Amino acid sequence: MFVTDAPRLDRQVCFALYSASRAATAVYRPVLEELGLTYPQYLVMLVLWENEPRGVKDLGHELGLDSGTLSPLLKRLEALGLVERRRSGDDERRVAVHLTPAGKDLSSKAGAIPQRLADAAGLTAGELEQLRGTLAKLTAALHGAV
Amino acid sequence: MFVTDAPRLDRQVCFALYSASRAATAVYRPVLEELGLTYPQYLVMLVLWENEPRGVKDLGHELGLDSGTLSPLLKRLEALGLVERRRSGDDERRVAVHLTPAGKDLSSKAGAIPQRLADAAGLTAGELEQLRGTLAKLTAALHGAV
DNA sequence: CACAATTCAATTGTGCACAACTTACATGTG
DNA sequence: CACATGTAAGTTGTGCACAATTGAATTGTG
Repeated sequence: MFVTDAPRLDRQVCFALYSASRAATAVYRPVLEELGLTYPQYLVMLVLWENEPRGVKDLGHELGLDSGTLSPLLKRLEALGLVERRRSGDDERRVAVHLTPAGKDLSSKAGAIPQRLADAAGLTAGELEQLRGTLAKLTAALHGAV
Repeated sequence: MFVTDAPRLDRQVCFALYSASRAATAVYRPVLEELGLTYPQYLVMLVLWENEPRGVKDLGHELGLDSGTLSPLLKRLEALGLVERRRSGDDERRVAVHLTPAGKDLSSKAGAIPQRLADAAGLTAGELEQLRGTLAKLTAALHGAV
């Protein structure tokens, strides 16, 4: 009777996490399409809007992504005319990712996005805040659990 | 001053969700590697262990995935010898996904996995339960928000 | 019955994630 | 200085996600 020892899908926090994450990016998708961005590209732009230029390694540290993901993504952002990659003068290994004027301009159009998502979430501000806290705690614990 | 109107990355629930989801599958990865499965493949197996055979559409409904994702994934599970796909007799459009004996056997090895994840999560059972509930509510709201 | 509309699965194409590897550059040590 | 060690970014290969399209089978309607 192999069925009984199988864990139930609907009992799993990880599946809930996986589903919620995909549902959230699905809500982002049409909104970000107006900006011509994917969700990971939007995250990179968020980091750069806070502070630029940034190295690829630095971006990777903020987002938890490696160069295998970021290199082609940044190449696409560069093709869109939103960023520029320049080899650093004092350390030729480093690539500094700069915002172009168009990249900076996009920031203002992106301002309303989080509110649109919050509206779609169907949770109160308090619930959202608590959720964010729990998720942050969970992520930290999971990273430590390797 | 484009910086001021940019939403802060660390304030975003969606990023917390995205990070937590990736961190969770990262913890699953080495555990599932012992079974030769990826996380989405494991999810498909979970559904089949509950009840089989299932059509591709049916699996997609349980997991929120479409045939574009499932068709190649199922082909890989079939190559691993865990499932078998058979065109249904009474409706030639449908493909019934059956477990092989090896696929059924794998269920017992998978039994201990959720506990190993729970241990890594660093949250109490109560917190996990509440998190799962909030995520389910969030996912449902986001799906309705299209 | 004919045929339009629908349904199921597969395919194609794009863009992540991530492991493993490569290349170029920098730095520390003898 | 020579050379081992380390580091930054890029490349390659695999496997999801997902949009859009295709092809085959079924169902609905006149």
